[in-house]
Amino acid sequence: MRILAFRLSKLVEKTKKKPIEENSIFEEKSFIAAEEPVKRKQKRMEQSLLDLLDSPDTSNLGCLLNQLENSPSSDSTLTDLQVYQYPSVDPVSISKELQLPVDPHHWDTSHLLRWVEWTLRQANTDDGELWRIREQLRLQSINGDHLTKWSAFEYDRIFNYSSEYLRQQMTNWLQALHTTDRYSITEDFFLGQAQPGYENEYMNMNSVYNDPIIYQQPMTNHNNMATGQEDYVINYDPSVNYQHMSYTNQRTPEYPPYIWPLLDEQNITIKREPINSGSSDSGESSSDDEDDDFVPSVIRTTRKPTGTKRRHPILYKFILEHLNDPMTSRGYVEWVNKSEGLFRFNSRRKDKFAELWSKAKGKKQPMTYQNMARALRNYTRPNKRIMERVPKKLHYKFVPEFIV
DNA sequence: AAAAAGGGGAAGTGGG
DNA sequence: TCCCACTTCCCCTTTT
Repeated sequence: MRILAFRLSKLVEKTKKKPIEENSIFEEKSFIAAEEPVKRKQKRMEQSLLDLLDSPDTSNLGCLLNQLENSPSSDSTLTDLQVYQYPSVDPVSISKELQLPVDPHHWDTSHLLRWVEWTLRQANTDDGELWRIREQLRLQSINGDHLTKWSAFEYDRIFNYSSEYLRQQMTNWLQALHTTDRYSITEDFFLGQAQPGYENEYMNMNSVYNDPIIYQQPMTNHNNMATGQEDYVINYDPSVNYQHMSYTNQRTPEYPPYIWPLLDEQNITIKREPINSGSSDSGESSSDDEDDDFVPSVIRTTRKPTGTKRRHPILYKFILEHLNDPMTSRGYVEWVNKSEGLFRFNSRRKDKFAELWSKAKGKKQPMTYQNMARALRNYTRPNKRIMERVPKKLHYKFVPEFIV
């Protein structure tokens, strides 16, 4: 999925530069109307690429990529989709090569520039884009510490089309650091904190990733969805309609407790298994699994659906769940100021979030942000008093009683 | 100036 | 049958 992400982001970059070709793989998508302004076409194309990425049904893309992987360069209309692999990250050797502290928390702007340029050059990013990013970083005096704490929102804002890739590479870097034998790194290069203290680095972060407990599987155990191999087993009771289950922030204890600021739910593969059945069974119905991406991971827990059951998902609670759990938020919503109840939607992903919501409600038709926003506006009505109006785009605010 | 987002009335929907 | 919590549609206003 991450490879897909990168390939697509490269495609998006290309569409920025050259006019849309007749022969492109998007030809059959009817969204390119002849009279549409070019800029708008590109926007829509970009959005549809984001959608493709998030789509629970990646068969379109999967087919394309399978073709490419099995018979490279056989189809001339698909030449844009070259097979990119995320370069593997070895912080120790890269930091030596680039003369950077191995810990990104210690990077100043020039260190950061060096890393960004090097990383993007690895990805064949063109000079124009590099120049733009360089200026952005300099103007806003951004350092490595920022990059370790930023959410997808901030990455999007600064890096635009390269954000997804850079964020992933930073995650990989930090992850590699985390699994590196600390004794093989000199003190100069590494924070070298004692095991429990290391967590404190991330506890006071002013971002959506400020949750003290985030569970993530180790990088080395990542398996490809396509291979059918999965890592962690989450108990799943097939007799339960999870759609109507209470959402909960309860986390599954069998996940190793990693403290990690940058993470992407897409990295996590989940296996369903009936409760009380010890053995994992490979003969699962595949149709059942296709919706996996759309079931918030918060409800895929071992908790049995007993006790307080909510029959229908409630919009503001659904939002709160996402706000409070970066595992599921995936850059759709984030707190701007949690103590004030202020939060915002990601403008590039707001419709996707609305779609997630409609999925949680069990609707067949995906919802638009506009419709969801209408529902949100109802919350500000005097007889509701769940939210207050905020005179800023994509921003909303819970009244104090509703901040969890 | 144009596009994106905000806003809200009003009618509709589906479960309880 | 009514109520609730949206959902859909539509059209106007404000912001960027």
